[in-house]
Amino acid sequence: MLNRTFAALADPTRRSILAHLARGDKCVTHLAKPHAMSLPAVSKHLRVLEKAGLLRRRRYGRVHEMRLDAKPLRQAARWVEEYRKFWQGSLDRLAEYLEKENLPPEKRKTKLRENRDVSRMHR
Amino acid sequence: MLNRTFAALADPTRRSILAHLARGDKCVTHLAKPHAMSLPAVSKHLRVLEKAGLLRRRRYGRVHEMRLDAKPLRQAARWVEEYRKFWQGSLDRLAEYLEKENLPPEKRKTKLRENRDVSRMHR
DNA sequence: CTATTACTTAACCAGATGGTTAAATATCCT
DNA sequence: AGGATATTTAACCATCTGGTTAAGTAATAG
Repeated sequence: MLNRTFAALADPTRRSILAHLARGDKCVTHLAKPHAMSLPAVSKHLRVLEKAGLLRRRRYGRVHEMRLDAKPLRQAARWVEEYRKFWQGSLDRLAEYLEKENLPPEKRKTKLRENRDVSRMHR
Repeated sequence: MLNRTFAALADPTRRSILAHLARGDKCVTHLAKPHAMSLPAVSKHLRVLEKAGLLRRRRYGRVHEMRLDAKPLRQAARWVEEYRKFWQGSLDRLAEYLEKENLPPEKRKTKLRENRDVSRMHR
C-alpha cells in the first residue's frame, strides 16, 4: 500500500489534483482544466490515485465525480514521522559530518581510522 | 524535490535501506546483505536515495559509508500533514458517501439531482 | 433522431525504473 | 607485484510511466 501511495504522490500533476479535491469534490473535466494535458492523460492520473485509494469515484450520469479520500496518507504520515528525530537532529549531525570532509587528506585518514576504524570493517 | 523524495520512498527496498540506516551508518555491502539482489542493484538504489538527498556518502578508502539524512522527509511530512483533517473526517464522510451508493437506482437518481444537481454542471 | 458532452479505452511512443551479468576501478593485504 | 575486497560502470532487458491521438461508449440536449 505504501508503495502505491508514495508512487502516486511522486507526480506533481497528481498532487495538484489532490489539492484541488481538497477544496471540494470535482468531476474529470473540471480537474483536467488547469492541467495542460489531454483528458485521457488526466483520466490515467485519476485511475492511479483511485488505485492508491486516494480518491473515490461516483458516477452521476456521464459525470464522474471524484472525492478525496486521504486515509492512505495516514499510513504514509506514520512512516515518515518515524524519521522525525533524524531530521530534527540532522543539523548537528550533518555539520559534524561535513566538517570531517574538510580535513586535509593526511590528517583525515589517520584521524578517521582512530575513531571509526572503517578500514577494518571488511576483514 | 517532493517528486524525487516521494519517488524514492515508493520502493520497498529503498525504504528498507533507510530503516537500516536509521540504526546507524552502514557501507554498501552491509546494506546489500539483507536484500536478495545483486550489489549493482543496491548501488543503484543508493544513488536514487542520494539524489533525493535522503543519504550522504563518505568514502573511507574503498568503503562507501552511507549516512541517513532525513531532512527531505520534513517537507514530505509537511505536505502530507496538510491532508490530516481529511483523513480524520473521512470515516464520517466516507460513510455518508457509501450510503448513497446503496440506494435503489430510481431513488438515487432523483435524490441526487435534488441535492447536488450534478447533471447540470456542464451546461 | 441527431448532435453534443463527458469520459474511457486502445494503440502507440519515448523515456524512466528495477533488475541482471560482466568488466572496470580503486583500495587493501601479503 | 599480485590477489582479494568494495564498489561502480556498462550493456542489456522487461516492464512501468506519462504522455499522445483516435475511436468507442454512454448520457444529455435540442
